[in-house]
Amino acid sequence: MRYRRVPDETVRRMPLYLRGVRILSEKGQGSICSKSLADCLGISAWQIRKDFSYFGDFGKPGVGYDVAMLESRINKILNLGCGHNVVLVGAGNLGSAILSFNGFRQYGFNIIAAFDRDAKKIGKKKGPVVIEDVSRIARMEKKGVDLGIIAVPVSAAQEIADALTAIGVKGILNFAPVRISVPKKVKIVSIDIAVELARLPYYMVSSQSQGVVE
Amino acid sequence: MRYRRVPDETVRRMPLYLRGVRILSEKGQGSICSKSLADCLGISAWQIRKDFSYFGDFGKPGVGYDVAMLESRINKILNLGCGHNVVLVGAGNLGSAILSFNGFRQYGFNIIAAFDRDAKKIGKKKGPVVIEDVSRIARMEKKGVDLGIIAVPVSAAQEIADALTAIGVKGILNFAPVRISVPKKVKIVSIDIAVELARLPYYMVSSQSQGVVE
DNA sequence: GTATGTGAAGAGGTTCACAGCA
DNA sequence: TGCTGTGAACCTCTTCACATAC
Repeated sequence: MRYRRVPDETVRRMPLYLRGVRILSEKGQGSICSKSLADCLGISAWQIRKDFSYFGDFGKPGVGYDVAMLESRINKILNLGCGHNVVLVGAGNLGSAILSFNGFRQYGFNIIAAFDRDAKKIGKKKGPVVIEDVSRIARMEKKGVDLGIIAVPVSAAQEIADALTAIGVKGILNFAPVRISVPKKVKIVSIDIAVELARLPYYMVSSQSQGVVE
Repeated sequence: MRYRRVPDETVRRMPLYLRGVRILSEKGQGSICSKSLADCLGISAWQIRKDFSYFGDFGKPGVGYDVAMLESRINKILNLGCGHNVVLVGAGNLGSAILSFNGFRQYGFNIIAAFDRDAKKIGKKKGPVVIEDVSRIARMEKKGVDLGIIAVPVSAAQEIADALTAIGVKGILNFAPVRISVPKKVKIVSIDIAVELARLPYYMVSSQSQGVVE
């Protein structure tokens, strides 16, 4: 095992492996091989072994991977498991859905506060929290908030990103369809739902998949 | 301009360019250069010109791109603009948010029906449609449905994907955190919100970004 | 025999440098 | 001069083949 930079694509796949390990774990398997994880996720077995190899030895040749060990190892690599406090900004349709979503818990995320600008929403309980006014984001500074989720309209996204950065958030999951600028130390992952949907029709026309022919 | 396969990454970025063109268009610019689009989206100008080059000549050297032409050109490449009928399955928190979301319209998508398994939801109007029982998906067969959105729990996702495939859907946007299998002619784009959030903590620990050192 | 871990080869994508046109 | 379009160089990531360990 030599020094080696971990590809971004590998980091992107690691949480997926965690998902797969848990699916196979629930089926009662104590040990799995790269092939079964590959089948479960639709990723090649080579790819999985290569990805794991960036972080050291995970399995036993001829046997496979111990499920419990694999899960805790990936959790540690991804810096999950210890638990992370998350705040959400924007309690509209999408924000409300996120507050009611319990899929974050299995990765150790706790949404500890939610904010909105709309006075009509302030004070209402949604999911695990009561909606507060956005002006109160600054009060979260000493609460150990690691991550923020932006689910506000485009026009407010940058301002909210600035407010989240100010309270020391290290990562932002952004649903607003706009580029937001933050200091380099803050990592942004953006999900633009409409843009994702918008690339599907391209593949409906087979001739286009080969581009231009002179 | 020679024959050339269009990279998947290019296709992924094309809808983003459309988003950028519209932002700049609203600012009243009739003509834009690759640099201004690059600044707007956080992508390099070279990358943009290269991506466009796969589809032929878009702009005028020394001048830039005509905004209206660029928009209609990208629309045509992506097979958007002509309008696509979409059905949504799963009217829970996320599904409801999607039904209330109007960001799809600017890409020419119309959600023409929504389905759920929960009897309590059937018959209720949400956004532009009335929720129907999932058993009625089959009736959409001759309605010209191009795309489907899956917002159901993991346990139902594959079954719904099969039902959508059966009515002739050509593409699926899947929010269920599970791999689903469909015929090759059906294109799937998956968004796993928890998995996206789960890779953020990795970047909070700077030492990990270099992997293992022997 | 079976499955991992990894150097090397091969694809795929990005960046560069510059030719060509307005 | 300014900006596009593109071959070539460069880099990253994926796939392969096989040595190694159980």
